[in-house]
Amino acid sequence: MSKDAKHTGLAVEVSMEQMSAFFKVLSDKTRLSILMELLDASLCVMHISERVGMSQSAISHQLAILRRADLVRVKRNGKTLVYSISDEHVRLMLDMAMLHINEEGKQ
Amino acid sequence: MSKDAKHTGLAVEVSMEQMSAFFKVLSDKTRLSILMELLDASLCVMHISERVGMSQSAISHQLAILRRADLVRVKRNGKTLVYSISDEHVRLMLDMAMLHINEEGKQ
DNA sequence: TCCTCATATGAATGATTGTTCATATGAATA
DNA sequence: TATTCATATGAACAATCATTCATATGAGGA
Repeated sequence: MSKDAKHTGLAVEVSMEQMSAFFKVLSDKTRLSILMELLDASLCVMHISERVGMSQSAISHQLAILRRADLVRVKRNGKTLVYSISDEHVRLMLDMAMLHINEEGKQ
Repeated sequence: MSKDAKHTGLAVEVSMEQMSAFFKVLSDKTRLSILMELLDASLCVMHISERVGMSQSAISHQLAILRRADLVRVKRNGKTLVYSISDEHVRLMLDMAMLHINEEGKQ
């Protein structure tokens, strides 16, 4: 079962399954914190771990999920793996969410 | 702990808690199906239930969650309660997600 | 080549959440 | 006002998922 974006005229075919999976990735505080840090700068796992304030293991598990969802990319730099945001949709997505939350309850 | 959208220059202050809660609402297949139906037209609970193919109770539970998140609005019409999308962010959000999913794996 | 250090991964557990079933609520209309 | 019908709600259960702990992996530098 799938639905296209008839409203915007976009010729996009996407399943409900894929969409919920995508939003599920964005629905975790730890993963959001990671993304927020990566919006500012590319970082290695250790640094993300420090900034977000969670264990290396926890961060690594979550980065794997972000990778699978194509929200972050990895690049090796010497001994460390440097993670970065993979595309602009993420940024827009987060801003859109912030806008919505900010307007909740108004009017 | 909160973060503002320094990247877009938006003066929005939102907590990680609020953001994850928002995306969590969008991360369920049933709720997404409901929203998709409501993008086409305002509907009463019974009709949503029929179209989505789930029990009245299940739909009602999910509508309550969508209401609390300010994603849908209710209006009484005689004996029935008519639900509709509450604002344009939802539409944009869904389109953005579809775009991202559609571009996954490319390049 | 061997060791080391950064990162990944597997299993286990506690917490969260969606659905069902049963029932309550309450506005509309007869 | 009494009844009915649409919708909401509570409790219970199964399933999903994030974190921890322990350990594996494997590229880099000596």
